[in-house]
Amino acid sequence: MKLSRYYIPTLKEDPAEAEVISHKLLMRAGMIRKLTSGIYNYLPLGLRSINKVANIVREEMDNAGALEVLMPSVQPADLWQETGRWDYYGKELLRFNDRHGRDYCLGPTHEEVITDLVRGEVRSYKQLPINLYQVQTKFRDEIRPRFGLMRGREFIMKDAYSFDKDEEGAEASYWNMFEAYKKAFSRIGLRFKPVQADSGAIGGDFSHEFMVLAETGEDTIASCKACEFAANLEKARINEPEGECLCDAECPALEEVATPGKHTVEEVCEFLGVEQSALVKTLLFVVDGEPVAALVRGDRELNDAKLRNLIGGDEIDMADEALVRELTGAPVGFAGPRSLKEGVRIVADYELCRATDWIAGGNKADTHVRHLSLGRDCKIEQFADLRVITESDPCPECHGEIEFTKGIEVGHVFKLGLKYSEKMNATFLDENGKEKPLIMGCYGIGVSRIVASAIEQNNDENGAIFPPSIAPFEVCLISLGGKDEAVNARAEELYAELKAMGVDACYDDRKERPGVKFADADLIGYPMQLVLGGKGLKNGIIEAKDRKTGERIELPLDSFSEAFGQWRESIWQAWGLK
RNA sequence: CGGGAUGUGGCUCAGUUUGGUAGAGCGCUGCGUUCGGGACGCAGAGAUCGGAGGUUCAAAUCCUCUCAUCCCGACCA
Repeated sequence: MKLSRYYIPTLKEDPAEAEVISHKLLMRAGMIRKLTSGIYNYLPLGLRSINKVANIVREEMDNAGALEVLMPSVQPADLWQETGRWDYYGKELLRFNDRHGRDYCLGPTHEEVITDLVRGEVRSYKQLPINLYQVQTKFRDEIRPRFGLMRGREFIMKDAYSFDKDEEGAEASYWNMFEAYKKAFSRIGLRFKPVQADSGAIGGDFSHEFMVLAETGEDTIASCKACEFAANLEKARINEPEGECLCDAECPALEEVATPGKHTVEEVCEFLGVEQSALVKTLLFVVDGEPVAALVRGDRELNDAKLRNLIGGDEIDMADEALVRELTGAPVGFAGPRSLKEGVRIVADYELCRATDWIAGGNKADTHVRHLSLGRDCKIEQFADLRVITESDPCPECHGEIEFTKGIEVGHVFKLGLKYSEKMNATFLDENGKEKPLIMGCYGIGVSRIVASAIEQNNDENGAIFPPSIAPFEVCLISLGGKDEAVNARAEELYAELKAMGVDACYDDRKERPGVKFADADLIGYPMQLVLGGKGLKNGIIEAKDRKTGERIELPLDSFSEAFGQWRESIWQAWGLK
């Protein structure tokens, strides 16, 4: 591609609206432009990168035996009503009506559509397993879109759905996708890590997220320094601590203490002169409409995903002020496990049964209690793993040391089980002629988000640095000829040679000064630059620059193809590719 | 939805406090010089100051309403 005929509107300054580096650089490199909040135009350069990611993903999906389809982005409400998600999905689902007043939505995901498609076609176990995927534009009306392509409302996603006849098959399909994802992300050239994830409201037995490791990631990963364990913070489990239960151990008589106006853990501890770990923190939630009290130690953080899973609910909300008053008889800040309103389920973190003589809220304004014994004074329904893991907790697999890192979620694999097939009556006949629901799995990759995360992971003060596999162009050939037609003519030949070699190259033949071409090439982040100038031509050499290391070497013009081929090979290898 | 901020040429911003002829840099067009790390000179084009209403002799500037965008929080297969 000759850049004199191409469209790359680069910007010298950071756009005011961009906060994170990938957003700034995607804008500045002329790869995207915003249409409206969370919705972007993909310009020629940006689209090339997206397509490269999508094609690698396609190849790995095809290799894994999945079949590409393309489903509509407009979906009828009745399918969503069948699964109950029309009500459950909430405002993130963009809904609208057609001219007849019928309800539709813009697809944020395609479980309903794919299940509907398959139930009409797949009737026999002989047709199973089957895995269908698509690369498509999704729409989720995020409350707060931000960070450019990182969290847009409209975005490009690859989503795959597997259908199996039995558990064994479903599990095989799951791990098949898991392996395909590892291959795809490796080929894309990202530093990533698969981590255990909470399967959330979608249910299912297990789930992994694929995280691109980057400082600016929105997710926190807890991983073990000693073994392979890695999990999303909300999933990372904590084993029941050693030692015996001390709930019924001896404890002085309960007494009330006045704590006027002290409603945070910090205030109460300071006021009473005790450590935060001496307190029981009582948090009130509503899980699927039912009030639940969750207890963790004062210095700990409750993990609401764990609570939701323990209770077995779909939806979990903090109790509002009015409900807190109703359940505790006190304003917010004085809730305690003793003397809560009848019927409130009380669950507690494991840690709390390994000690006694607690301080807790008194369920009375400006009052706490001390010498609280959970066994004697409270009705705890269950002790369980409820708190958020910390870096000082041991690894749940091997007791090794845990460390936190930041990541960007670019892929997610789920075992769905029967959730959709049962509700939508998607069945097949097994070997015995018996009707059974299909066992499903779903597998997503955020294609447009990958382009952003590649930049988050690879950039410097001059711009982006793309892995060669997904760069908009693998190499940029820059002619510094100006009016020197001999240089331009030679550059033209080299460009033809590159094309003949099957190299994905662009040729900067613009009538621009050298500095402009260098700056643009660095900004856009082509992993390789080739620079031909007058002196070089005279000496029979062309300069080759590795964008990642900044290293420049000279390649001989008379054996250019061979020399370039070797250099290119070394660049790909340095990226851990090929 | 709650809190905060911002809307002025294509982009980044000044001007708003104290009402009085709409500015700069970058980008763009033309001519000339220049040409290995975002050149220089000259000449130009381009803005009803987010929108509506109001106050005033006079509004980018003051008032009311509204829309949009961004940040923090809640949300998020």
